[in-house]
This record gives sequence, C-alpha cells and structure tokens, in this order.
Amino acid sequence: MEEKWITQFKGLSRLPEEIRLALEKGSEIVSVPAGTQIFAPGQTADKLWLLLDGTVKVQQRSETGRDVFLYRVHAGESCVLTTANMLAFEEHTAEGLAETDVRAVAIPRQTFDDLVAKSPVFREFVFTAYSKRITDLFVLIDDILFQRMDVRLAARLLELAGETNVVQATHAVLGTELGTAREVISRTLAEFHRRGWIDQSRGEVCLTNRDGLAQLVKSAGFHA
Amino acid sequence: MEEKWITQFKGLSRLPEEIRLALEKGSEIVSVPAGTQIFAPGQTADKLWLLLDGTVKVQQRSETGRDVFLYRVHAGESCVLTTANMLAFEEHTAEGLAETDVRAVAIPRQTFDDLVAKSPVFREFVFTAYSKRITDLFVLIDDILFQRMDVRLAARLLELAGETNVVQATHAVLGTELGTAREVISRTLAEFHRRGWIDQSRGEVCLTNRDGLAQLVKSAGFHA
DNA sequence: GCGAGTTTGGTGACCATATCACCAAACTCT
DNA sequence: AGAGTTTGGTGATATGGTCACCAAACTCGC
Repeated sequence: MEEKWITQFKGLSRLPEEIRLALEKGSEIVSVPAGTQIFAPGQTADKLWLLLDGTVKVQQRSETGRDVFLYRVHAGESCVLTTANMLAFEEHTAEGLAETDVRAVAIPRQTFDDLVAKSPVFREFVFTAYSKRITDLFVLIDDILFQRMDVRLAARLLELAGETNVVQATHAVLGTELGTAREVISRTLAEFHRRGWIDQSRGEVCLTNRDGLAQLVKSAGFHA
Repeated sequence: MEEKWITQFKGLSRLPEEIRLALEKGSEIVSVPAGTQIFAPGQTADKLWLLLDGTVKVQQRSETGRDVFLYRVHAGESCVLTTANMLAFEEHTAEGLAETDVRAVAIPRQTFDDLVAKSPVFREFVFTAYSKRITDLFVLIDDILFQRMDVRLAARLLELAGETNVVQATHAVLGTELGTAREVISRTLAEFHRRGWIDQSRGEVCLTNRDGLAQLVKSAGFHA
C-alpha cells in the first residue's frame, strides 16, 4: 500500500499523526520513466519531490556548454533543490534527470509551506536536507581541488557498480560525473585495465578486481 | 538607532509589524573584532547571524590540512550555514572568520524557529538565503572546473580591491581563496606585473590598470 | 545484408596547473 | 646585529585538460 511511504523517510517518522495525515492528503504519488527531465533551468518547479524508488541525477549546464554532475538523489531522500525553484528565487541552472524509473511523493508548494509552518519535525527534516546538500557540495569541492583523478574515478566506479560489478556508462558520461574530459577517463580506465582491475566494452565497465580499486581509494584517504 | 536594522535586509522589509517586533525583541545585536572565529568545526552554533557591518569569510578545513575558501558573507546577508550547526546535523567542517570588525544581529534558535513557523515572509527570507548559497556553490564549482586560473585571480583581485585599488593579502591567502597553490599565484601575479596591470609589495597588491584585468575577465566570459 | 551517418573510444601533441624542493628577501623580536 | 619567521621566486617534474584526428562499433533506412 501507498499509505506507509512516510516510514521510508528517516526524518519524517516522528511526525505527529495530524501532520502526517495532512502530508498524505496534500501530496500525491507520481511515477516517471527513466530519462525524464524532472526539473530544468528556467522551468519553475511547484512541487517538492521525495524519492520512493530510483535515483535522480542533478547536474548543471555550464556556461561553456558542458554538463557538471552535482549530486545524486537516492530513494529516501528529498530533492530540496527544487524549493529554490519553488521560490522562483533565481534562474538557477541545475537540471534533474531520472536515471531510472522513478516513483516519488510530490508535495505541492501550498502543502509544503503549511507543513513548514505547522510542524517542527517537518521543519527539521527540510533544513537537514538543505544542510546535507550543502555539506555534500563542500566535500565535492574539496575532492575536485585535491583528489587525484584516478582515485576519484575508482571511487565512483565502485559506487556506481553497486553489487553488480558492472557500470553501464560511456566514457563521456563518466567524464561529466567527475567534471573532467572524456580523454582523461579513457586513459585512466586504460591504466586500470593494464593493472587488471577492470574489463571494458562499449558503454560498459566491468570490475574484475574491486580490491585493487578499493586499495587505491583507501591509500589516498578518500573519505567515502 | 539600532531599531531600524531590519530595513537593511531586503527580504525582511515586508515583515508584518507584529513579527518584526518579535524579531527585534527576540534577537540581540553583537559586535566582534576582526579575526574572530565566528563558527568552527565541531562547535555547535546556537544563533543565526544577520550581518549589519563587515564581512565574514567561510572556508573549509580540508582533510589534507589545506583551507578552501567557500564564500564570503557581506553586510545585508545572513549566515544561513550556521543553521546547519543549529540543527547539530553533522559535524560540518566549515569555519567562519570575521575579516573585519563585524556587527550583526544574532537570532537565537528559539526565536528563529518561532519566526519560521509564524511568518511566510521570514520563511521565504530563509529559504532564499539557502538557495542563494547553494547556487553560489554551483557557480564556484563551475569556475573551479572550467575557468583559467589567471581569469579567476584577476576577477578576485578586482573584487577584493573594491574602490581602493589595493588588496592586502599574501600570495598564500590568495591561494586558499582560489583553491590553488601559492606558487601559482606568485607566477600569475608576476605575469600581471609584466603586463603592467599591478605592482607588488610584501603582503599587498596594487592595481595600476584595472582595465587590463577587467579585459581579461571579460574576454573569458566570466559571469560576475 | 549494405552503406551512410552517428556514437563511442583511442592517441599524440601541447598547454595549464599542481607539486616538490629549495633559496632569498623582507620582516620580527630580542 | 643576529636568529628565527614569514613571504615570495624559481626550476624540475607530474598530472590533468584541450585539441585534432582517426578507427571501431553501433544505428537506421533501404
């Protein structure tokens, strides 16, 4: 049943019954297929999404025409950035893409505002989400400035592979994930292959030795 | 008189009288000298600061021991990041330093929460501040990835100089401002000097040809 | 299946930036 | 004046980004 979705969100489990009902009544569950553009530059969003299933990739269209990966929203997290759109604050240039089929709770602006006014727990949920995004961005900036590319790529491959040992992504996509050029990815992957850590085929990387990659990541003191 | 400070904050001028009074009564005006550490990693902040005078530099202590400049809070802006601390959300690793003598309104956690609950205008003020910080960080990431160092340095010098044509900062400080090494700053400044744009002395850069710098910045399509 | 067009990956040359190692000059303090 | 500290300069080297170009793998229409 759809009723119990609230339990998927850590910060919302403590919502009092009354607020909980208001949230359930004042929101709706939406589903979109993989590839959907969920929010986009210029386009004013009027709903806050809480992800139930799937992942959303948030990236920025740079002035130079290149895309920069910013962060990924997972199930159980909220897409607070859209509140920036909700406020119509500024043409912010980030876009959100459904990487998989996505199911989410969409909270309209009105409901959102009501809940923030009425519920301390909801307030904390929202501010925590904002803070987490900001601190994530701090970490991203730190990595971009100080971590070696090979370390960042190895970490990202492990993350993207999940349980499967296979990453479905072109070198170009991995390039935008890490904010670097395709060529750099190609060369680094070639090096990883030489070390026997991965196999490659078109549009796909297969991790054949996760320990090798993990070792590299660990030796650089990479945080996560 | 202190009473009218609210007019300095764009988003707060529309506050209804009642809320305005609650804000004035529930907050206090504080002053700290230049160099004061306003918030720090590990230390839980319990007040939200709205800057009346001076500037606050927010930077992160990287794991590698280096400092990374994140953003600067000016008079008329708020230090929303401290709300992350207020929520005790996570040991976030940013620190805030008073660059000049600073005067600010300090809003205690309790008052802050009350106002967010009661006032739509105050809510918008807070969320707008958050969104602005986040979009600023997006821009920062974009610059780090895609802008040349000389362009970024030129832009920063113009910004730091203000009206005065003089920037008081060592190469090392400029290095952390831009997330690069001191050597890179030294070489780039040497190049600027060769072009007749600046003069240098210990701990100080004097802009002798702002147009030259501005030209470089503009030719690279640098946003601000 | 064939062939044209598109997407993806590979590679060499070259430039920009980061890092390391060191030194010298300018300042501070006693 | 002399010792120690801070600041800035410089060459060598490694990493990463850009550009130009090619080849292989795929797509699609026929």
